[in-house]
Order: sequence, then C-alpha cells, then structure tokens
Amino acid sequence: MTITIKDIANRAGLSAASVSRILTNRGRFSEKTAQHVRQLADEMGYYKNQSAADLSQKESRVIGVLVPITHTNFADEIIKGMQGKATELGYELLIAFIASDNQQQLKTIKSLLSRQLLAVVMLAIEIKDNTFKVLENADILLLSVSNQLNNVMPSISSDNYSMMFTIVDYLYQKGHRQIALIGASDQHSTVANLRRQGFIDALLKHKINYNPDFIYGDENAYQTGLNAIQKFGKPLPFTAVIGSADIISIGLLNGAKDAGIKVPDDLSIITIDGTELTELTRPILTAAQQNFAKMGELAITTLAGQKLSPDTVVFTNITLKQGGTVAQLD
Amino acid sequence: MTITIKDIANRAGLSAASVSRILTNRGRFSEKTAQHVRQLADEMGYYKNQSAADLSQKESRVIGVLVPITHTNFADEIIKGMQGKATELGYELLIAFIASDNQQQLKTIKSLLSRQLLAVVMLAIEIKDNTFKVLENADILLLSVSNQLNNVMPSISSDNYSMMFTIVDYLYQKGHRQIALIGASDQHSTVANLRRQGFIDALLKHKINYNPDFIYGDENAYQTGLNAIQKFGKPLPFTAVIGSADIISIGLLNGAKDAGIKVPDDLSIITIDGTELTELTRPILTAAQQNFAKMGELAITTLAGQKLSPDTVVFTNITLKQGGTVAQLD
DNA sequence: TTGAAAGCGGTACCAT
DNA sequence: ATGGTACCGCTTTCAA
Repeated sequence: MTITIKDIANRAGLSAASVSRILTNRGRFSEKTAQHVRQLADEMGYYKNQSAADLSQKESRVIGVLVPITHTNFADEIIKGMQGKATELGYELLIAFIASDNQQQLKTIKSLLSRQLLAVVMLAIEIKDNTFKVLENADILLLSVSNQLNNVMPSISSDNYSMMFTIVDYLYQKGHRQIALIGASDQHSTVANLRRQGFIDALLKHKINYNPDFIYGDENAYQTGLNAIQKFGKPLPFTAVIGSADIISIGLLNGAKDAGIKVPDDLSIITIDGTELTELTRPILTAAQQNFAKMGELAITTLAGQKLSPDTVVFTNITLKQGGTVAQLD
Repeated sequence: MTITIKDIANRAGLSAASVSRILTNRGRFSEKTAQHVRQLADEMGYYKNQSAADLSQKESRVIGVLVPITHTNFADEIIKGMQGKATELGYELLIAFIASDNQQQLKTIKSLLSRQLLAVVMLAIEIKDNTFKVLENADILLLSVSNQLNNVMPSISSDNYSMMFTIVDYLYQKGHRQIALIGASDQHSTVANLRRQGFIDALLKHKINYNPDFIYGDENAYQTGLNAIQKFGKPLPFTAVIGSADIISIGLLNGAKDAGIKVPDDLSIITIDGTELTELTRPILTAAQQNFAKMGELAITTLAGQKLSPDTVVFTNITLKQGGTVAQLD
C-alpha cells in the first residue's frame, strides 16, 4: 500500500487539503503544523503521486526531449545543459530516444503526447513530414535544438552560415587556398545548405573560386570521412579539409593515415562540433566548437519565457579550439 | 481545450465507458462501433491522458532508467536494447540522467519516484548509500544493468570474473607472460574486485605469479590510460596490458604513441567493453566485447517476468573481437 | 488557518 | 454490447 496525502492527514489530524497546501507550499498555513506534516511525510516515506497532481492541475511543467537513437555524442552535452537549468527553474525532463524508422517514430511521439507536456524539444532531429504533422496538430510548444530550421519552428543553434566564415578565415590566414568541405552535401538539410553557402561565400570573400568537386559527402558518418580520402586519392588536390562533424573528421584523419598522408603536414583538418571525441585522436583535432551546453540552457529559459514563434532563431557562440591538425603554409 | 474520452463519447452517441473499452481493447464491444470510434478519435486528434490512466489503474507499465550523466558511451547501446523490447512488450521507459553529486542524485530520484513506476533500472551506476536507502524504502523493483552487484540487488551484466580468464588465456596463447591490468583498482567496486580476482586467478592457472605493481589505476577515464604509460616508463616492464574500459584503452594507446612505444610491436593492448569507440583508433582495438544490447533486452524481459531477488544474477556473453593491437610473440 | 467538496480523465465493476 | 457509477490521489475554490 502506498502512502497518500490522506494517510498523512489522518495521522496529523488534518484534512487532505491542508496537507496538500503545505507540501506544495501554496496558500496559507501555520509554520508549526507545516513542520509537523513535513516530518510526518518524511517518516512515512511519502512520495507525491505526480500523475494525480498532473491530472488535477491543468498546467504541466514537463518538457519532452526527443533524442535521436543513432549515437550523436553531443546530445549528452545538450541534455546536461537542459538538465541543469530545468532543475533550477522547476521543470522536469522526459527524455525519449527516437528511432529513424517512421513507424517507431510515430509510436514514440504518440506515447509522449499521452503525457501532458509543456513542450517538445527536438535534438538534432531530421523529422519526417508526417511525424511533424502529428506534433503540429497536437498544439504543443515545439523547439529544435542544434538543428537550425529557419521558419519551420523555433530553433536554438549555432549560426551555421557565419561559422563557415570563421573557419575559412582561419584556414586562409594559415595560408590555405585549396579547401574541401566534407559531409554537408545533403540538399534537404537546412544546416547543410547554410554551411555550403557560407563556405562558398567565405571563399569568394577571399577571391577564391570554389571548386564544386571539393564539396562532398552527405552522411554524418565515420565512413564518409574514410570515403572522402579514398575518392580524392594521393596526392590530394587540396591542402585543407573541413569535416562537418567530429565523427567525419576522425574518418578523414584515419583515412589519411591509412593512405600514408601526413596530418597536418600533407593535409590540414578542421572539424565542426568539437566534442570530447576530438581529444582522443592523435594529433588532437582543431575544431570549430559549438556551445552545446549553452544551447541546452537556452532551450529551457526560452521555453520558460514562452516568447516563441516559428521564426524565432537563437544563436550560440562558436569557439575556435586549436588542436594539432592545422598547419601553417608558407 | 484538449480532447477527452467524453468528447468522443458525445460525438459517437456512446458512453465514456464504451469508448474506453474500445480504445484500450479490453472487454466486449462490436467491431462496427469500434471502427467508428477509432476513426473519430483520430479525426479529433485525441491522445489518451496517461496520467489519468495511471491514476485509475493501480499497476504501472513505466520503467525508470537511471543513466549516469558522465558520458559512458555504452549506455546508449543498453538503452537501445531496452527500448526495443519495451516497445514490443508494451512498457514505457522513463529515462533520467543522474549526476554524481549527492544532492542532485536525491532530487532526481525523488522526482522519479513521484511517477508510479514498475521498476527502476540503474545503468552502470555506483550508487551512493543514502540514495540507495531511499530507493530501497520506496519498495520498488530494482535492477542493476552492466554493473554486477552481488547480493545487493539483482543485476544483469557480463561475468566479470570469468571474462578475465578469456582475456588472459588469449594473451597467454599469443605468447604474453607479463601482463598489466589498468583501471580496476577501486576497492569499493564489485566489478573491479571481480576483475582483479579473475585476473590473478587466471594468471595463476598459467603458473604466472602476478605482480601487484601491474594492477594500477582506479578511475574510468582517458587520463588513467595516459597516466599508466607515464608511470611505467619506457621500456615497459610488461608486454601486454588490459584496459578496463574503452576510454582507458584509448588513453593507453595515445600514451604509448606519445612515448614512442609501438602498438602492438612493443605493447599489446586489449580493451574491455568493445563499443564503437574501438573502431575509431589506429590500430583498431582488440576487445573483450560486452553484449550491451542483450543486457538491455534482458533487463526488460526479466522485469516482465518479475522473478527477481537480490541475488538474481544474469550474465550475458562476451565476445573476443580481434583488432590490431595484440601481437603474437615468439 | 483549516475543512468540505467538486473535479481532473480514465478504468472497471455491475447492471441492463 | 453498452451504460451508470464509484474511484484513483491531488488541487483548488469557497466557506467556516
């Protein structure tokens, strides 16, 4: 038998209403009885039945978080950021891992929607159209984190366009003129589109005509990096390469090693993301590091503020983190 | 205004009771009205209010999962395994990331216990005593996954003792006689204790007296691997080393590289865990691979079966996965 | 400051 | 096959 508010009320010689008020710190009560009740609750091993509370209160403070089940190692950092702020502001996170499989996706979403949620936050999810419809119809706050989605729903992310200027400027200043971009070719991804456009424009700014062949690979995978090196062969037609995710860059690094290409002497690599993974390679990867923890925090504060419209776009800073994979050319 | 079962009942000219029966597939009803109701529910955008359902039904099908917030990359694999089976058997997972900080730990647990849960599954968590007390008093099913905890609570894990025989036998057969074990020195961890004991006994079986100095490092961290190499210097007093986790082994590998020690020529490395991380190194790490996905599946089926006692111990298989970090000595 | 009572949305028992 | 109803545990008005 589980302990309810009534049990406490009986023992304390009070009504359930009073106990409720005390335990939730709402309304008026005397501090003296309150102390007694709190102690009693503790002794008796009472835990609020949140389902009952949710049912009774109209407003919910639960935020659903959709995390792609395909391991993206930065999701942890975002969640960590959200978690901290959520605890601080009194929100709860309901984390659900979501498969890429359409059928399963719907099932997960529906079960999520069965809990009354304040909002649903999607981490780096490329959402399927029909799944999106379901969420939209459910009339619930939506927020995309780390995946910039202009005008579809509000999002918190890095400024992917200007990020490319930071990267290209850096490489240019290091003497690089032939630069490739790997893993941002997906035509259907807003992020990839922005990165390609920023890449091209940044090159033009330096009066470099970009070579379309140097933009390659549309999948966010280790294999994409390996493939890229194989495709371009040895010697490589460029001196520097930008990996659109850490895992891609590690593929580039290992591919280079396998092909007898020295990093950074024969090839410079700069990676986008800059998660812990970048510390595990030799040399350590130079990175345009995204501020994932900050994204997580902002996700919560933004939702708490509730000033959201589909074209709300919040940017977090990026940091150029020096590793050992970019050489200075003479 | 959210759609309730009553709204549907009104529109269909039925009672709430009937709609409930139909939507949950319980009790008797005619297929004809059922079809109508289901369609109506769909059209009206109805989602069951799970809180109400939970409150009404005494039994819950929600399983809480405690995941350490410190990035352990195998947690994902376990969760994936749980997720699949859970969906299949009609359970829901409530995932909560838990900090190592005592204060926050309690807060998380309490909020978890506020949802009526069928069980709490702990992934690789070294739980603090007082936190454990809270869980124990809450009178809820407990299960530890991947962290073998003999006689404290039921657990699903690899057989850490016999695993060491597999590893040592393999190294012995490859000609190694001087073997070190890194990252299993924590005296308070059952897993570490079992690994050390298994290591020692496996060596004895081959008539090798173990050298206590060769057991080093108690933290599950990249740095532990780096430190180990530094500590033993060059040339190393052993020909092979066992890393007690992938991240440690990567530290060993990079530490060796930094010190000019060639792997596997000068040093053989075998790692315990065998997650995706092991594919990212050069050479690829040879691993005693744990079956994390299976652990996840078993966690759910075991809970579904409910035949649990504190001394229930379920083992999953381990696989020796050949990489390029173990050399054959002559 | 405290209590009585209605109600949140479903479920399940007992009638019909 | 369907409907009426009590109830799950908590919150919240309103009255005392």
